[in-house]
Amino acid sequence: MYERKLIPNLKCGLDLVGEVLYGKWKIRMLWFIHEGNLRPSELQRKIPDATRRVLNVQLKELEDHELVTRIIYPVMPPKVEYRLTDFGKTLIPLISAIGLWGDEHQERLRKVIMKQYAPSPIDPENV
Amino acid sequence: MYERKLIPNLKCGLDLVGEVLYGKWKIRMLWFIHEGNLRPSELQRKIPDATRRVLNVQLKELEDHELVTRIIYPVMPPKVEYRLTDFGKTLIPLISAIGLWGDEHQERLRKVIMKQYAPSPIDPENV
DNA sequence: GCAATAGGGGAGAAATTTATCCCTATCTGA
DNA sequence: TCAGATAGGGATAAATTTCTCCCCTATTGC
Repeated sequence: MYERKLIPNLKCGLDLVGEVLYGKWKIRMLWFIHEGNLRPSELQRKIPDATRRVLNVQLKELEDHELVTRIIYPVMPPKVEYRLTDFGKTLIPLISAIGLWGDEHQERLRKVIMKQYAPSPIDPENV
Repeated sequence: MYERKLIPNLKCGLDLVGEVLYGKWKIRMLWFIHEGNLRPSELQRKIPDATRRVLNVQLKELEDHELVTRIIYPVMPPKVEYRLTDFGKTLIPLISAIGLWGDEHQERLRKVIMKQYAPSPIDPENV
């Protein structure tokens, strides 16, 4: 496993939040778990762009940070569920607000984000 | 400059927000600008852990994403100010809420984050 | 026996992000 | 004249994150 070489600074609230939520899929996983997609395979289906591996890694971190719990059912084939802890649940209103902001400003965001990938006035499919 | 090879997916609000706020110092810079630290040198003093370079790079991205504007005063020595755009200002309540959550749960967050760096029961300063 | 399903993990490569180092320009003050 | 402040950029290295590939467990169905 990768081991960090630089220790993060944790001066203010924003620094702390960054440490636990900075990860490409973490916020989305918390959200999907909140919505009831508890099993790893469900999360994967919800987030097909991420590989199984990263999701596992990030779920492990969320667990270490006490935002979710991992429940293992001793059955075969294996069944596992991730659930938000009470602590994790306190994040939901924030995530919800962030998502709403993104939805509200969807068009504008899409426009400014796509600017940087712009240089394709001609659709390659049509060439 | 680095050019991305993979195009991001922008399916939902959270994806979009991620694209514009994902960057180690972006949220903090928006916050400090909001607090009135408008000049690059002020921001640097506020965020001494980041190098001048990254701050410049990330400010440029915030500008491209229309969250801040760059105002250049044609004086010497140079003077530049970054200000939140109206669009950028709509993020402030969210950032504020995130920061507050972090502050409220400070102790717990610090504890769970430090677990991973734990193996130093002895303070190196005292050896 | 073999494939599929369900959940994981390690090694190493690739992508991405940050950090380091060095350079430009002008003005002020010692 | 030289140091320092102010703002910024390019090249390259290092750190970090994510992806790819391959492997393991055990059961059910064919």
